[in-house]
Amino acid sequence: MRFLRAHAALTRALSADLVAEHGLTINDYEVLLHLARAPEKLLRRVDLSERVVLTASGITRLLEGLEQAGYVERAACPTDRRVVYARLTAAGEQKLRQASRTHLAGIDELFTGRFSADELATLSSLLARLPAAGDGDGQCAPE
Amino acid sequence: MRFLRAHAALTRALSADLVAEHGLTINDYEVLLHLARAPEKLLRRVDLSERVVLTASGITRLLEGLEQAGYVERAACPTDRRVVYARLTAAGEQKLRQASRTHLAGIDELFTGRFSADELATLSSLLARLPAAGDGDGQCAPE
DNA sequence: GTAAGATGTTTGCGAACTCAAGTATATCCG
DNA sequence: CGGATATACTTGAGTTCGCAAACATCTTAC
Repeated sequence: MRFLRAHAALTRALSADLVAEHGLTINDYEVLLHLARAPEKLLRRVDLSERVVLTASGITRLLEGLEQAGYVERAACPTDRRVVYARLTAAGEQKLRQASRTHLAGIDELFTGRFSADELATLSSLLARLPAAGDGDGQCAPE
Repeated sequence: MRFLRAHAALTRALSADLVAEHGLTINDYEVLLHLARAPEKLLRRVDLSERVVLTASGITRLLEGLEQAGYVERAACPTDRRVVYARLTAAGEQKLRQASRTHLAGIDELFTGRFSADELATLSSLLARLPAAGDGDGQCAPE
């Protein structure tokens, strides 16, 4: 119940920081982050949308922005011509590194810093049970 | 970290249920709920905005909708002519009761049902430390 | 009492999303 | 093969919200 409120406030605060200092939404940031972690630094839009909890169309529009900024680029999939990969560019990688400093600091201040290591572990394991995983790898051939 | 995702998914799911069955946003619902709990069933917009974690303008627009639907009505404050109270109507109260069934069921399914009473208590106390309280009472004279 | 500032609310504009519909491919089944 | 269905993505319309600016009203200080 108060859960909703807590999160809404956190998110907004973190996002505001990122926007102010780097011009990135929290969702932009997360997308860059997922791309950076993905093999070959590319992901299908569908997979991206699952991980960031956004609609397909939401991803399209979000990527529009990141593409214009030059942080990601489009790439075709050799085995399925329907898919349009999003690939992290060098510029995007650098941007992510810069932004991560701000973001991690923010997280620490608002979140991590308020709990002990034990509490964090507890919290994390409890939250992990909620319906919001983030699996799938996003290789080209879905088979 | 995964925290963000967890919540985003939860919120959307709960909100979707409410919208589908009662035409209420999760924010609409929360506003009605806070009004129902307030003495005299009325609150200033400012206070409302704090509790729901929305901007003043957000509240104005949200209330527009609830007013048109007849769930809340405007009321003047006798001691400060700047404030415009939002007061829960009988219709609003009834709507809230109906919606709460759906909503509580949803909460239970997605949230409460996944934890034991102990875990819930732990979780709640941890989350309570985050910057998102909800105090203030909202009487007319701020003094 | 009056100018200066604080507070409560609304409004114009724009950003970020969702939903529904449309297009292009893939896949499956007869 | 050929049509039905499913999947990946894009687009148009509409909603919800924040920010900044505009008002109106209180409050404070001189």
